[in-house]
Amino acid sequence: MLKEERQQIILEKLGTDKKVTLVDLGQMLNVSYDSVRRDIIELEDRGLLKKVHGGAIAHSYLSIKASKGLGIVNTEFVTIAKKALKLIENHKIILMDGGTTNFYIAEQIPKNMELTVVTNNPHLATALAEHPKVDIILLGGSFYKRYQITIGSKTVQDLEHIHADLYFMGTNSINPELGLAIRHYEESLLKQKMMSISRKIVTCVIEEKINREENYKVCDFSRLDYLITSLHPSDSLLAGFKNKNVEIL
Amino acid sequence: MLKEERQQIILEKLGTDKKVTLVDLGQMLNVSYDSVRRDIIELEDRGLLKKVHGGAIAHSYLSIKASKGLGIVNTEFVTIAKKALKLIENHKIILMDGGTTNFYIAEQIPKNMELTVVTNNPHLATALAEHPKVDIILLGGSFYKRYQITIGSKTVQDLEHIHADLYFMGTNSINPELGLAIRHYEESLLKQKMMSISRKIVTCVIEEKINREENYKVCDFSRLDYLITSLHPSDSLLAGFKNKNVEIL
DNA sequence: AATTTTTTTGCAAATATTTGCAGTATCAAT
DNA sequence: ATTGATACTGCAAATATTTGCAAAAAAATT
Repeated sequence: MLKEERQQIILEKLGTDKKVTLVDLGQMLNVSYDSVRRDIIELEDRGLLKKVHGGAIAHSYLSIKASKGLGIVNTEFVTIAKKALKLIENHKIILMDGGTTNFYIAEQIPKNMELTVVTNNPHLATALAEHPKVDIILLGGSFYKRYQITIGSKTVQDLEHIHADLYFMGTNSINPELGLAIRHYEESLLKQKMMSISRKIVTCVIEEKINREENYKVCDFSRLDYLITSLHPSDSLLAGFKNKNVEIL
Repeated sequence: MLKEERQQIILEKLGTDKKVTLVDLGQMLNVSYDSVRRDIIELEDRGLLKKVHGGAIAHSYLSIKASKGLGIVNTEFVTIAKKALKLIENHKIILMDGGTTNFYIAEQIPKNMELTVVTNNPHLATALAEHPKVDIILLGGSFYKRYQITIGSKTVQDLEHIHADLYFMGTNSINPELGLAIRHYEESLLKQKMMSISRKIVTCVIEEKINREENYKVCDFSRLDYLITSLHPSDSLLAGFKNKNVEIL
């Protein structure tokens, strides 16, 4: 069996199941665990999926685009996007970085809204190309293939002369004590810069990211202005996040 | 058995199976492994399939862009890309702007090449994500939806500190008297900046753009270092482009 | 028809890629 | 803290690729 064939099958399976485990794939494809693992790494480097412990999950942008056509909707995203859109007002400057949730929200912005969206995520830029009244500023820099965003000092520098009204910050984890943290050092610095040039900061997280821990801290929880989840604000999972400075939506 | 006959069979098998292995083909066609491999190489040169380690896969199988963008593989692009790749050397800094031709060339860069590619075309950046050894610098700026590139003074400014070895300049028209010209004013200024920071300039044009006229001049023809078309350099269509400064490939 | 030229083919040595394994490190869940 | 599962590293074997070369086949020329 050809390597490319295998990888194609992995992507197809991922398309239907949304997640795969390395052990299953190894048995299914009749190759060693290691080969599958190496395939997954390659595919992740191309930005086609996201590697997780024990397997892989469908990659953000691609799967959203694909699932849209199939009529499959993730209700968690829908709930979050609805709440998020309430914060977006005409003629504002919106800053959005990478991440599935932000991508989904951007797609849900009404077509007649007049906005400027600043982003380091090329996929988000092309998705917003269908919004005629949205001006898009794409931040330059080194293109980080895994997360499909631009990062680095150039990206930080690009932000120097921008002042945003609202920053939609993506995050990998949010935790009452440890704050917000992600997996990539350089990106955490970029997020800090993005925070510093934004009037208000909002982060939208899906349930599984709540109370997780990641390596590189971006900021304390109290630094946020809004927290959006798919849960009701009074949900017990959010109990630790009560803070007079942060509005939970 | 004739070579053409064999190749026809290979394509048919590829049409049904979407993939073939060299060993299978060798047995099936009763010729040596080497002959089959040479067939595969020829077919790849004609853009009819994609060669991979151990065999070949149908072209559309891999590339989504082929189905949405370029449609059926255009041999003109294949010819141009082959010539273009001769100019690309390891460890060089390549500057590429928008346009279908550049996109196609980028996709054809060998997977093991070590390069830095600077571009204002996000699609090109994501396409190059499949090249593990290619560093990608994405230029920031205003995202121009129609051409799906970044333009504007920010993009020009980003180029200030970059010096490229080779600039693949896309163009809408090339004309012996009028030079190279495109349809968008701001973009023409950007191209002039790109020229100024590049050691060598090459433009790759498909036949239909030769001798056309467009509104915004980028530069004189003699400003180029190389001109690449799908035609033979001595073709009569290129008669007006004889110039001792410009090498026609 | 014979001869030259060109193309095609198969082979072998050198090089490169892919794969599975074993040992070790790390993770995550009790 | 322990433990079973998962991940990473380096290595060696198997497999593929590239290149140049010479024999064979086909095409073109005399």
